[in-house]
Amino acid sequence: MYSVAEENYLKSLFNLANEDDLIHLKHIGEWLDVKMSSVTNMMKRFADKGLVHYENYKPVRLTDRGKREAALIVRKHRLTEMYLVEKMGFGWEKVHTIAEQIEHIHAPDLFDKMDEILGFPTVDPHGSPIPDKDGNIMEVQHKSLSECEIGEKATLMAVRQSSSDFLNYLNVRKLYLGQTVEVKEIEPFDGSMKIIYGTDQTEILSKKVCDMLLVR
Amino acid sequence: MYSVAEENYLKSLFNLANEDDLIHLKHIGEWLDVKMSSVTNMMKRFADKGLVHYENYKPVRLTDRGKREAALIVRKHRLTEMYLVEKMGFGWEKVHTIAEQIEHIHAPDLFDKMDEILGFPTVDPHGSPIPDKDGNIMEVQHKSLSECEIGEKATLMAVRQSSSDFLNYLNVRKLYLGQTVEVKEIEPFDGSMKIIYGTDQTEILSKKVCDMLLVR
DNA sequence: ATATTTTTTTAGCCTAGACTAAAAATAAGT
DNA sequence: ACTTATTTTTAGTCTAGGCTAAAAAAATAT
Ligand SMILES: [Mn+2]
Ligand SMILES: [Mn+2]
Ligand SMILES: [Mn+2]
Ligand SMILES: [Mn+2]
Repeated sequence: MYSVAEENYLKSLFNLANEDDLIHLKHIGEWLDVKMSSVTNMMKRFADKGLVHYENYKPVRLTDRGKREAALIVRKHRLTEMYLVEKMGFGWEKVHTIAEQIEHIHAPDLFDKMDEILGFPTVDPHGSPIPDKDGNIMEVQHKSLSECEIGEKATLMAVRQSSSDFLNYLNVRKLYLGQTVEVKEIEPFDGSMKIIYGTDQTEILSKKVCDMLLVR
Repeated sequence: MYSVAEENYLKSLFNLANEDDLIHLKHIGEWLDVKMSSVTNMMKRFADKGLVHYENYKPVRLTDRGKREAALIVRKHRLTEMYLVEKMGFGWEKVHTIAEQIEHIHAPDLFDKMDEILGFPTVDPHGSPIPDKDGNIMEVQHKSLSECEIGEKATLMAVRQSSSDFLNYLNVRKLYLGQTVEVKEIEPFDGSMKIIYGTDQTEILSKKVCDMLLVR
């Protein structure tokens, strides 16, 4: 059984791991908004508990066990988000902060019930995959809208950020998951895109926004 | 904002207060399963925060503010129990332990939504009143089944305990809230009662059980 | 009234998990 | 290669909230 602090560290490791699975301690501190010394301290304890591979002055890497434990917390987070949106009527921009808390509830029954009531969903409201009960993740590799070319049609599959600021930005423009958009223009200078979608709706999206939108 | 520990202490004070609102520190320690010295320590901090009236060697008493804060946590607990039973299909014997955790979630939106979805219930699945958003409680004074006399008909309104052991005992005998029972016999020696209810169902209930059943 | 038991407080210690400040190691720039 | 900047570690401190053991007060019994 892990403490809330430990679970949040685990989740940050999960979210920060890159292709080669390495995580720089600096980034953990930024992500969790704690000082580096606190991170070092926790990583040493994680190493003792067999949750990470750790050597002095080296970036850290989750063990298989650490990866599984992290994924199980992410599972609770994402099931909760899905439940809040689908069964309680919350907007997708509201649910992340609530799920940040509920993910720490120790009650397998509760999450099994959510899963069942939802019909065993595979993605959360932001398009991220929900790990299964063993902590395995069905990764789907989406490209971002900014990689699309002029004339290309793309369907929104997921968002890279679930900050309410960003989701509200999308809400205002009716850019929901499942929406298909067509790239009309790409401004070479700043990489911004003009897109058209729905009933003749047109928007100009900054490169930053396009990077955050994952499409198929 | 209170910590989980503080909230659990607040709730224990709420639950332990007797007619004159006084609470002996001994009982807090037993209720929360912590040592007396820890209780003393916390009560001094509560006094500083204006949550209790406290004098050395005297039983403690919640301030108005303390009473309100406690009631608001109880509100979250009981709304959660009701939600789990009514909207997620949990048995009334399962929900207390889950609610013990969810009561500590800081998300007014979540509990407002539960309240709304449930249609603003006034009692929880165990018949206890749900405090309103200002922390006011609609106390209904029930008598216990053991106070009834032979021939009397009484309807189960609430239970004094929500331990799963006790609730399972009631489940086995189909003794649910709303059930009307008739007292057939009272054994003078040990106060046990023979009751009849439903379709000719007969049970003999010990004094202890009868004390825990609140009726109208 | 005195002795005994129970309750409460005090004092001191411990762990988790933060922090700051300084030292050490690594990475980047010239 | 040497200098500078960045990252990481170490050492020491702090608070919350537990604990034990001993002292003191209050309650109960004789
Ligand atoms: Mn999220
Ligand atoms: Mn969290
Ligand atoms: Mn309860
Ligand atoms: Mn609790």
